[in-house]
Amino acid sequence: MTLPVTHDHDLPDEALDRVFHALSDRTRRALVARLLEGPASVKELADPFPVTLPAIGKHLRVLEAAGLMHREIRGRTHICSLTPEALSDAASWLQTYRMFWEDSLASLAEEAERKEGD
Amino acid sequence: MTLPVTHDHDLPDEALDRVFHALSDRTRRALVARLLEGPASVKELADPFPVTLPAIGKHLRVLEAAGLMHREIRGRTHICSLTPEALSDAASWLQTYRMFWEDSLASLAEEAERKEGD
DNA sequence: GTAATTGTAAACCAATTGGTATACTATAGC
DNA sequence: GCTATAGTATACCAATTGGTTTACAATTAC
Repeated sequence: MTLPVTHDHDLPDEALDRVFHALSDRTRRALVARLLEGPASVKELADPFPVTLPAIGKHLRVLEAAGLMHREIRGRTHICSLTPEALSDAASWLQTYRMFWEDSLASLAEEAERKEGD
Repeated sequence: MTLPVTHDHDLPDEALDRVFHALSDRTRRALVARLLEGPASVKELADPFPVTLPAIGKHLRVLEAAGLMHREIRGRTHICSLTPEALSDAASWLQTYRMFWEDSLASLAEEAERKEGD
């Protein structure tokens, strides 16, 4: 069993910039959340949002440039799908801090429990 | 043992906006990385960067507003420290997608291995 | 007290952002 | 062929961004 679950092609700053920036907009996060349920056309993606189609088109290009999404053009419709690698990169970066915050949160919890015991 | 390792105070969109935006700048990520090694003054934090002190001051305020950092003012120096909760929130959001990308990456790995076997 | 140090505040700048409206291209349906 | 549909391109807008410089406040050192 040598599944490369942690792929550590070291992520250049620019890529990480793009991924975190892409995720910093709630509309784009919602688009990602929608795509998690399966591929969809631009129109389908745009429908639930109170913004125009060109606006969604821009968001999708941002997600695409960040490597979070890709599209397959079939006729006049563009079928959008999630791409796993980029999200994984962001998670990898945050992973670095996991030990720190787990320790910190554990301390906080301990302290809270101690106080509750009073 | 009931350590609340996964604290799921549901993160409002605004908070997540701020966290991801804060992390979307490489200078701010570097500041976070530095703070991981321990608390530091604004001056100490600014020194390695080729930008002015006010610029770093702004970055620190962005990190602070995102809840990633806090400061203790002692005399004329501000001692900055990492705050674990906000980073954890971002990680939680990404965690939602973990199953997706692990499955996807596993498929890719499988396919690669199969091809290598040819 | 005077000077150096630590940091913020304010004003400014060019570039980017998220949005719009309009115009356009290309495919699909009748 | 005509019309509706799916989507992009372009031009524009107000707001935000990351940076600067200059000025200022407050603490520390001598």
